Amino acid sequence: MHKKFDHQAIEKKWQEEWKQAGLNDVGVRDNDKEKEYVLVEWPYPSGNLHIGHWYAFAVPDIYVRYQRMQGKQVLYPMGFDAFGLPAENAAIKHNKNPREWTEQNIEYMKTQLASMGNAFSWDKTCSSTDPEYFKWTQWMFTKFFEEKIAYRGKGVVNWCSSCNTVIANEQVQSDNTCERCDTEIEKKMMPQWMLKITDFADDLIDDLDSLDWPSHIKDAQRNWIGRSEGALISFKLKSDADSSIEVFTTRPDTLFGATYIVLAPEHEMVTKNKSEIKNWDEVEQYIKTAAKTAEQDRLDNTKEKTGVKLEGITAINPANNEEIPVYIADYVLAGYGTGAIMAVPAHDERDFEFAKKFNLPINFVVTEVSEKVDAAGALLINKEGEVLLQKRTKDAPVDPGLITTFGGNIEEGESVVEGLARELREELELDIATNGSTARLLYSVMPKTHAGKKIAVFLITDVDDSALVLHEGESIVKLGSLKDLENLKIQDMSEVIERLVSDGIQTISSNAGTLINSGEFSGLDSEEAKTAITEKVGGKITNTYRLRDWSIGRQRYWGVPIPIVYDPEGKAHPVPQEHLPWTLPEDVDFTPTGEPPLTKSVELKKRTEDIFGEGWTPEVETMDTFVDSSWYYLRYIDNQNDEEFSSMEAQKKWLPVDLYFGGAEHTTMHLLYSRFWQKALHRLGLAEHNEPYKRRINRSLILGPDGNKMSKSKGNVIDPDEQVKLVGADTVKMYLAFMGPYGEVANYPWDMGGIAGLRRFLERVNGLSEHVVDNEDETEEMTHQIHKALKKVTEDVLQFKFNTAISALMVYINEAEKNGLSVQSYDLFLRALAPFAPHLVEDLWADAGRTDSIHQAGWPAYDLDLAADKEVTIGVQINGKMRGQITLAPDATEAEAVAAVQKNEGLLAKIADAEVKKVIYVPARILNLLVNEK
RNA sequence: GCCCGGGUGGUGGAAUCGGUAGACACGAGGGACUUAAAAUCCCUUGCCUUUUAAACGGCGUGCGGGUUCAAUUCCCGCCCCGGGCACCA
Repeated sequence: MHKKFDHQAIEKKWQEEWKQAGLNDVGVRDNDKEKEYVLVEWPYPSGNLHIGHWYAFAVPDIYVRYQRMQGKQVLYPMGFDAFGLPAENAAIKHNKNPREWTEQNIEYMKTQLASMGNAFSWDKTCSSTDPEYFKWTQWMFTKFFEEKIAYRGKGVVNWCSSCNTVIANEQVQSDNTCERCDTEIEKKMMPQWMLKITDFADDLIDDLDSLDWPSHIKDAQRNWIGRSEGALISFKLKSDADSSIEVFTTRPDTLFGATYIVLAPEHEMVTKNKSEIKNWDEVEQYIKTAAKTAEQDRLDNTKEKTGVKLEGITAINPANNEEIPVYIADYVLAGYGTGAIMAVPAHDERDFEFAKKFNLPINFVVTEVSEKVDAAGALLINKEGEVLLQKRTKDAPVDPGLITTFGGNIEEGESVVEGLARELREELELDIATNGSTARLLYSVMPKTHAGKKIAVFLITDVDDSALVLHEGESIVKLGSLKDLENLKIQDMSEVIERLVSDGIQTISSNAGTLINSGEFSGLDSEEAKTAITEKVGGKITNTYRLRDWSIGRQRYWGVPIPIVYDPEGKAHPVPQEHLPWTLPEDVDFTPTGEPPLTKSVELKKRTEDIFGEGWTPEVETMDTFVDSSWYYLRYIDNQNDEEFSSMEAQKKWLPVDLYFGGAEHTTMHLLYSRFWQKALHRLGLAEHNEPYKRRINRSLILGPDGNKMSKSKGNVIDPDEQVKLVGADTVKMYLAFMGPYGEVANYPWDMGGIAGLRRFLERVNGLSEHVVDNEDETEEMTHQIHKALKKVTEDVLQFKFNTAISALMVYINEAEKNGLSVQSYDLFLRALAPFAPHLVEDLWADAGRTDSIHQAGWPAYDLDLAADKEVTIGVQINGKMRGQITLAPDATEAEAVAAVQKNEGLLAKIADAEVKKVIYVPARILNLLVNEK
C-alpha cells in the first residue's frame, strides 16, 4: 500500500530542502555548461499573487527544469518592479511611506512565490526600488542626457487628471482614457523630459528581422512605429518669397495634382503670418474650436470635413508654378510629418472630401491601366450620385437602390470583360423591357473596395451611346459603347478621364499607376516619378514615423528621481555619479495636487544647494516606471556589481535573453522601450548586444470559470493560494499547463472539473509504484510505450506544447496501470514528470531509495528504435472512401498491404469481384484501392 | 478601411511537408463497491437513419465552390469572432 498524497507536507519538505541545498541558485556550479537565459516579466508587488502570475511563472518553470535536466546552466531570475502609483495611493490612504508598503508586499509575495516551488535563481534577484538598482537607472539617464538621447523637450502631453500626472502615448487607451484609471485624457502643453526613441525608429523596425519572435508581435511593433516612406517638399508663399511651407507626402508623384495646401490649425505658420491673413477673426475662431475639440472627435473620420481658407495667403506649386490656396483644417494633425500637407483631391479620399465641400479643383494625374480584369460585382450610379443598381441578381427586377448580387457568371469561352458586358446588357434590356428603365444616365464612381477586393465599376452615359469602364484590383480601364460591348478596346485612359471630367464626374483613386497631365513626367509610372519629381522640385526623400519620443517625466513621488539639477540660470545639469543614487527625500506630502510632490521637499532642495551651491534647484519629477523595467534583464546577470550596472563579462556570458515569456499587453510598450534602451546603451558602448531578447513568447490569459476576464466585481476570481492549499502546487501548475498550448493567442477559462482531473492523475502517479514489476518481467510493448512517451514529452516541451506532453504521460500511465512497468521504466517516468510535478516526483524518488535530487538526475534519454511502433493499423479506402483497416509493419511493402486485404474478409466482401485498377499505398498511412464499380 | 490571428463534439483541446478527424482531459449516461453518500474502479459517449442491441450505411472540422485516388490541411469566393493600427498625408 502506498502512502497518501499529502501535498502540503511534501511541498513544505522539499521547498525547504531545495532552499537549504541551494539547488536552484545559479552560482558557479554549472559554469562549464551551456547557458540558457529564461526571462519572465518581473511582477509589481501588489501584495497578492493572482492566477495570472502562476500562469506566467509556473508554466515556464517546466521548460526551465527540463533544460536544467538536459544539462544546461539555466538562469531563471525573479525580482520586483516596485515603483509606481498603487504604492503611492496606498501610502496616501494609510499615511505611510510607500517604501514601507512596498517592502512589506515584497516580503509577502516572496512567500507566495515560494509556494510555487519554481526553480527561480534567487541568487540573481533585483528590485527596481532598491537604491543599488535605481542608482544605475539614474546613471544611465545621465549618460543619455550627455549624449542628447534624453532631452528637455516641450510638447503636447497626455494629462490624466485623476493620476495627476503625464502619461505616455502608449499608456493612452483607444478611447482616449488612462490605462490605469480610465479617466479621460487631456492634452496639455508642458516642458517634458523625453527620450529620443524616434532616433532609433529605423533600427527598431529593421532589426526585428533578426529576432525569433512570433510574426504578429513584429507586425504590431512595425505598425506602432508606423514608418512611411515619402518626401519633404517646399511650397513657396506668394505673398512672401522668403517663406515657405514644407509638407510631407508619400505621393510626390502626384505633385502636379496638388491643388491646395492644408495646415494643421496649430501650425506655426498660421500665427506667424497673422498680419497677412485678411480673415484673421474667422481663422482664430476656427483654431480655438479645433483646440477644444477632443482628440477623439478629431479622429472620427466619418465626420464632415471642416476648415478655413487663409485669405491673403497663397502658395506656389513647385511642379507647375501654379498659385494655389492655403487652408487650415483639423483633419491635418500637427504632430505627424510637418503638420502640413499638399492636397491632391484626385488621388486621396480625404482631400477629395474636403475639395468637394470647398469646391476646389480636382486634377487627375495618375491612371491605372493593365491587361488584367477580374471583376466581382458592378455598380451603376446616375448623375445625381444615386445608386441605381448595385450587384444585383439576374432574376430580380431592377429596384433602384437595391443592393443585390450581380455579375460573376462568366460563361465558358468568354473573357471576364465579355461576360460582364453580356450580363450588363441583359440586365439593362430586361430592365428597359420590364420597367421602362430609369437607368438612362449611369455613372460610376467606385474607388471603394469590397471584402478586400476592388470591385468592377461600370460607367454608362446613356443607353444608346454608352461608355463602359471596368476597373479592378491594381488597375484596368476599358471603354466602349453599350452597343458594341463585345468589341471593347482598351483606349487611352486620359480620354476616359477627360470625358469624366467634362461630364462633371470624378473618379478618385489612391492607387499607383501611370502619370498623366504631369508635364515632362507624363507616361512615367508612380514609382519612377516619385524620385524624379522630388528631385526636380528640390525636395528630399525621407521617412516619417507615427512613433513619438518617449516622455518619461511623472509628477508623482514614488519613482526614480530624475537626476538633474538646475543652476541659478535654469540650465540643466546631470547629477554626477558620485552623488548617485540620487535618493527620494522623505519629507514629502504626496497628496496629489497636480504639483510634483518633490517640489515641496526642503530636504531635496537643501541637498541640492549643499552639493551644488546656492540657488541651484533640483528636478522634481520622477521617472515613468517603464524606465525601470527597460534594463532589469541586464541587472539580474550581475546583481552584486557595485562598480557597473552590468559588466561586459556578464553580458557576454548571459545575453541576449534566450527566451522571454510575457504578456501580450507589453507588445508595444515594455518590449519596444527595452529594445530601445538596449540599442541606446549599445550606441554608447555600454552594452555588448544590439537586441535584448532573442526569442519572445506571448502567453494567453486565464479567464474565470464563466469565461469572462477575472475581476472582483464579477466575482469570478480564482485565488491561487486557495487552490494550492486544496490540491497542491503541482496540480495547479500541471492544470495550467494542460489547458492548451502556451503562447497562443487564445484565452482559457478556468474549469473546476479540469483541475480535479489533474489531481486524479497525480494521485495515480502517487500509487504507480504498486504496479512496478522486475525489469525482466516488463512486456516488450510496455518498454516501447515508455520510450514513445519520453520521445513525445521531449519534443513537445521544446515547443511549449505542455498540454500534449502531459497527455503523453497520461496515455502511458493508463497502460502502465494495466500492464505493469519495470523498475527501470518507473525511474524514467518519474524523471520525465519531474519538471511538471517537481514536489511529488522528488518525494517518490526518495521513496524509491534515491538520495540525490531527481532534478539533478538528468533528463531521460529515449531509444529511437524502442520508441518506434512495431506495427501500425492503417485505414483502407476503396475508391477514396474509408472501408476498413489492416495492421501491418510500418515499413510493409505494397504487396504485403494488398495481401493483408486479401486476408480480411470484411474488406474482401466489399471489393467482391470488382477489378482493382490502381493501388495507392503510403506506408504507415493509407491504402487506397481504386476499383471498377460493378 | 488596412495589417495579423482564429472558427474542429456538450466543454478545453488533439491531429495539418494532404493520408483512419475527435488523442488526452472535463462533463454526461450506465454499472460495480457501500446501510448510504463521497472517493475509487469498469463500460458508453460527434450527429443521423434503422434496431432490443449491434452490424451496415449516410453525414460531419464556419459557409459555397475547386484541385486530388484522398482535403480540418492546398486554391478561389464569402460569413463570423479575436487582436493591432487608423483623417498618419
